[in-house]
Amino acid sequence: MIDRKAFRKDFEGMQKALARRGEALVTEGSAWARAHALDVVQRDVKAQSEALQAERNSVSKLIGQKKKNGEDASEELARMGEVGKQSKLLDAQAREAELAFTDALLEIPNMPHESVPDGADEDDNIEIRRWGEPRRDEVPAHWDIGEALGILDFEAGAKLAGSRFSVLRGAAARLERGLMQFMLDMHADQHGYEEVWVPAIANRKTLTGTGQLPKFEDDLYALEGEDAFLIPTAEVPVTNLYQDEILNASDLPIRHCAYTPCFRREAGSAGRDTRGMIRQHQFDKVELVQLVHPDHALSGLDELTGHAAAILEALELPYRVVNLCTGDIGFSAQKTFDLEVWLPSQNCYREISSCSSFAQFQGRRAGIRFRTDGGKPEAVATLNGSGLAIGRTLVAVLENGWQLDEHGNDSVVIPEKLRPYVGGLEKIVKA
RNA sequence: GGAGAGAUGUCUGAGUGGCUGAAGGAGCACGCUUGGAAAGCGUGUGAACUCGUAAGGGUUCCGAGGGUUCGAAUCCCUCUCUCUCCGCCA
Repeated sequence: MIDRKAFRKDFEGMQKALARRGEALVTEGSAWARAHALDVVQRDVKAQSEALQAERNSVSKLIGQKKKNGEDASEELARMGEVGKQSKLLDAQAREAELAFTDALLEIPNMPHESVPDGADEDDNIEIRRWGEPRRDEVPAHWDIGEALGILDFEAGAKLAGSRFSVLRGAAARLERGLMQFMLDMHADQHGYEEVWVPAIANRKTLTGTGQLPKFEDDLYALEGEDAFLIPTAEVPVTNLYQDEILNASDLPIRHCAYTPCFRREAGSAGRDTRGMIRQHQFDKVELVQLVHPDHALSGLDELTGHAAAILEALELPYRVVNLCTGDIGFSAQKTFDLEVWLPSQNCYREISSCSSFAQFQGRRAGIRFRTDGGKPEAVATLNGSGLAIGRTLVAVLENGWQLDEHGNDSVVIPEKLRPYVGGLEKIVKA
């Protein structure tokens, strides 16, 4: 959520920043414009209501005193009957106004940081650096490799659940599990993240805290008969671990890594990546989450991005880092670096991790605050990033490690550092 | 799923209609004391919104929502969650 005081004080500045995401966000009818109009109304009604309540409170006190002293309070009582009714009415109005105002605020996206490049979509993202030497030879798509080796079964996934689900068999299943352990170990043991294991279901408040709701309900799987949803990312439960808490400044930074399955309806992605494991309704991911002092949001983001990249380097997978442009960063993000891994079959880099700073946007929504000594509580800054998406990592391992042996048989060489996690397996061959 | 008990501030815990934003204790901060620390003593210590340049003021908040009342932490209703017992179950 945007800072409501800043919204008043620096209206022009914020509007300018927001417009960098797209003019439509600040024009008439936008949540921004709505909030602007409602703010004045909201405060006005509140002031009226509070004045009346103040009167009611003081006279009520007087009545109490008079009664105690055995004096006659019938005059006050008569007057207060009316004031009480009035006050109740006004109070309802004030609450409604406040609610409408916060509803509008909740739909306003975060302001992009000035270091976020201008742009309309992913074509305007800016490459920051590359690592590794991409292989340029012909490599079959992972679904062909997987089927040739008998380890990826998309038909079974479709039969069991529908499109965009898959079944892993044998070495692929083992690889999925091994990757998860490998990533968690590295973050927990080398990068200083405390591992947590959290529910894969979250309620409405929790999803509002990180920004998925109220705007993106269609992207979530809702549970019937409950006001709860399957999580689209571990960011949601892990960040909200500290929902409505006031931390000590000395507690920061807080770093957590977590594995969870992730569930996404992919409502707006019809026709994209329909084959293979790139875009699934259910996928596994190891997530990194940090709660930091607002002054350290961007330095923390650099560091966190490095932690995610370290996994790719350990797996010898070529990648690049991309600074997302204003048109491509997510709703809650202040700034985002994507890690894109080389997929030789597609001859391009594909997103495998998205690392974002949210500044205090989520901290304000979720009520995650910290206090320095006796000072006023202040919203924490939050960061998170995939470290990494496991399914996509599996795809990258299959394609980048693919080879044909002298007899023309497919096989996949497992990156050395991963081998201890898959029972010492060095090479996947057809079973 | 059935029966019962409960939900109060950072924690613990009192409070059954006005004097309660909330006793007592712990914790924390500051001061005194000390060579230093501990103990002891003293003082202070919730949040959100809002008015104000500020000093300072107002409103709301005792799980959530509604109701009764001039007035609700306290009475009534609904819901959520926690605990205990029973049932069921990985």
